[in-house]
Amino acid sequence: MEKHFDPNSIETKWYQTWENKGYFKPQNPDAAPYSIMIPPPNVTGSLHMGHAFQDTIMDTLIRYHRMKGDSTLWQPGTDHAGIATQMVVERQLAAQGLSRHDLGREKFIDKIWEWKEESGGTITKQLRRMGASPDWSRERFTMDEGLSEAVKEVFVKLYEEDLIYRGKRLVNWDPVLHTAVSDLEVISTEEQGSLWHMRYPLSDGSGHLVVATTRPETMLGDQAVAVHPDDERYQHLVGKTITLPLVGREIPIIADDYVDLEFGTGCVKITPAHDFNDYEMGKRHNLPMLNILTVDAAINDEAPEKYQGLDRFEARKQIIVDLEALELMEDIKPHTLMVPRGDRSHAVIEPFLTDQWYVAVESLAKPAIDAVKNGDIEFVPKNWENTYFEWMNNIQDWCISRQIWWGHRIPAWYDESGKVYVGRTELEVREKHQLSSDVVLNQDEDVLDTWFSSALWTFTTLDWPEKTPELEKFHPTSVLVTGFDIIFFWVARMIMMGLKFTGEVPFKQIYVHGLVKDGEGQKMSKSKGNVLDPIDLIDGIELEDLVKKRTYGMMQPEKASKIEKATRKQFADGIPAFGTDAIRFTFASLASTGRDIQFDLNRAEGYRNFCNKLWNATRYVLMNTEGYDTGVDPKSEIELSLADRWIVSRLQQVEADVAKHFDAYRFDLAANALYEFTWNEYCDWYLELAKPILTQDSSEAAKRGTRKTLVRVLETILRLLHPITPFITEEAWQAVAPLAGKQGDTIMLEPYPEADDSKVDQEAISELEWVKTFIIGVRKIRSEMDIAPSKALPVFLEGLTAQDTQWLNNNKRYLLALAKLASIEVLGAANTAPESAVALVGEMKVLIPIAGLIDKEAELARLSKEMGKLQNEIKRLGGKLNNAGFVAKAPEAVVAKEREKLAGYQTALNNLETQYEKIQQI
RNA sequence: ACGACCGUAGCUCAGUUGGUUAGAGCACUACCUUGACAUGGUAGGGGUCGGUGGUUCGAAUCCACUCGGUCGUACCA
Repeated sequence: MEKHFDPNSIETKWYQTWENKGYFKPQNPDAAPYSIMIPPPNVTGSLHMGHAFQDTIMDTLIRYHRMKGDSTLWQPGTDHAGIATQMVVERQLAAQGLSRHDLGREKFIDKIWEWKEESGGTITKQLRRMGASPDWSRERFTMDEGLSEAVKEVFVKLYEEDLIYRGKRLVNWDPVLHTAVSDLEVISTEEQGSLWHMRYPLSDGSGHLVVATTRPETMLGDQAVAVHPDDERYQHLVGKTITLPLVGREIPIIADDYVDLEFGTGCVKITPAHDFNDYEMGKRHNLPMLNILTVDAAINDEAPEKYQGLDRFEARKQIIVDLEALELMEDIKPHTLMVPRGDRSHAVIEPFLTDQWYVAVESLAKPAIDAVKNGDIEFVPKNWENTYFEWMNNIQDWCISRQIWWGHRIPAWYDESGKVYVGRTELEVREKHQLSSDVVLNQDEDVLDTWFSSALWTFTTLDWPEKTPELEKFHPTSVLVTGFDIIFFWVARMIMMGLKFTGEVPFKQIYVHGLVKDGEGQKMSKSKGNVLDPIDLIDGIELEDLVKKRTYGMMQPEKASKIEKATRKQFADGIPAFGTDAIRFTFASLASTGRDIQFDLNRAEGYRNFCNKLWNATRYVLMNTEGYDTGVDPKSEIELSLADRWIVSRLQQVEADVAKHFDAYRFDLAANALYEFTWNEYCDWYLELAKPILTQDSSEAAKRGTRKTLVRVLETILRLLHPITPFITEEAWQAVAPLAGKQGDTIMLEPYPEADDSKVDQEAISELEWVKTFIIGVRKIRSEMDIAPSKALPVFLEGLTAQDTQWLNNNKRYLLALAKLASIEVLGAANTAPESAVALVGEMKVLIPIAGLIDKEAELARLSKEMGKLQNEIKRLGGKLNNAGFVAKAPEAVVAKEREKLAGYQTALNNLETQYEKIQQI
């Protein structure tokens, strides 16, 4: 292996090999299936950090299960993302001074397909750089022919069951995009506005009413004034009429208990065609639905001529002026209100009366709720179930038609009288309804909501409605990995559609991860200019390029200079290249349950260092094993040292922990367990303990045993780490595996390590703990007494138990080497120790003669610090054990443990006290 | 307004049914270029676990209230 770890050079090499050899396809056809459908990214550009995080989690799960031997499928694909993608391409056209209407529908859609190819290409390239291992041969797009057929099939079936219907209703209308949007696509935020108090004169001239409104311009469409039936102020007026100012229409005063007596004046103007509540009231009272707006939200010709053609906000100004002139504006009060805006266009959404297609969701929602209630589908973490139920219990019919061009055209045709026919094709419609060829049919111009096709994703990607073997095998999928932000948009609808059309849940578990935020905890967004491209963390990026990238093609160019400044400050030196493995490890280590993650570059740096550490450890192992006998031949004689038996024991425990954590979706704990074992145990202790055996005069069997352990434990570590860090582990494994007696072509398809309890040697663990305590004790004195690390020290031992004596004899070479000792001498009863600093190993004292090495005061200070700690503990434990309640009520084992601890501390304290006095007397 | 989640070292985060002296990484201090690694080694400093009250022999952990933050849902024209 190369001396320096260079992620870039190994990543592309291995990815191509894996893909070319078909390792990503499901292996082991007879094994249990494991499948994940990728949440299809929108073809609106490129993947962001959220995707990278999500994809890391999925790939880790997929690689883990693939290695476990499951027949594993990761299904890739992308989403056409109707409105979002259409907007991207429209913006591109706008830059050339063109609109989609200049091109016409067909040409415009061709343009989007071109863009789809480009964006889709970027996305799949990014996924490859991330090391993702989906079965690329099965890649799908929501507007593929097959998926489009399935969409029609679903639409027709739902229509035939009366679960899809068409109706004129009030919808959320986006006046910029000229389309209806669903409730979910409307984001309401608090904005400052006013509450206008307007006088409406009674038609009989006996006075006036005052209505309060936040939207004066809608008065042009007013059909009534409503008061509460119990409102004594107005009761006598109910049934009378007022004459609508500026318009002259006579409209009734009605009573409805929807009206809040306390709010405003207690009189509400009712505009059934422009407000959802008024719409309901209008239906209750049979009021006319008068639409006064155009699709652009300008005033239409139902209004007095003066206002026609004015934008709604212009009209508002004019109406206010006109009412003031007529002295009908009684008051204007500042008022905060919730303003609904489109999540894509950010335009103020208008309730608008149009013909739209709807899915009647009530009957679909019931089984979907039950599936989660009865445990067929499980949310991880569980608390998201509340959110799910809350929405599902109040679910509204789903408006699925969109007045845009990019998407699945609604499979409905109209004849000249406007009669609608639904079918898979025009031909089918004609046959079914026996329409002769001279009947002119026009297909509905609208397309379906993007989420309609993504709701079918788990089974249409497996070629439903065809009954393919893949559908049979991989559906229901094992787990859905997704963000909480699309539980309603997507997850809930997949459950409803999955149950309806396959009779199965679409997935058994839903792993809900958090949002990726920047280092300051801010949500990453293009407009904030704090987005990071995962590829830039992998390859690194110069400051100038990063600035350019962040400020290019902004929707609000005025923000550019601010973003540039912030970027220059935060990344003064650009971003260094961390490599894919380090980035993946960072994501894994931050993937705690459900909480948002703040992406911290410092952590990425730490994990890059971890990769480097692993790289160098591998080089060291190879140095000591390549060309040597590593005990591959089962007949060769092997002698295992304490360190060998210890590291193998610890390895079993780590294997068990990692499996447990992966199975519980605790990637952070799995990553930490592996980090800690690899660095703190394997590198820091085991490699050091192996050195004396390999370099000193040991038996060939002992050396062989250590070489075998070195290489086999490393080989196992590589397999354990592979789901998280695929590249470095493959590169290292290729070199290490043969020395460990492994023959496979790739680590990807090797079995995932499993713990073997019979290999856990508790004795070895205890004994090695003793060795470590001994060594650490000496190192502490060395450091605190300022003794040069290079100076070999003589030590004397006192107060050895039989166990100490045995372990000492076993492990002298470790102690000498790792504590850098010149000699170890056990003091007999007759001998007295010279003046020494002391470290305690249980009851045994390790004495380091201080003559000429240490100063008295420093040692006294060190001892009193140690003694202070012990005294505190003894006091605390003494109090606890003197508490009658504790002794009486706590479990016996707990009490015994505390007693034991107290005794231990007491002995240690006594030893230190003796030592303290001795030193003092010098 | 309701609901969910969060608040632990300067920073980013662990802490599984209450029971070692509350842990890790980064940052910090000191010493060390020792033959895998200075992207390193060894040792060290640093937290009364947001606050108050309660339950308990025992609370970072359970309960109540409270403060602060994030998000979601529903909102009165």
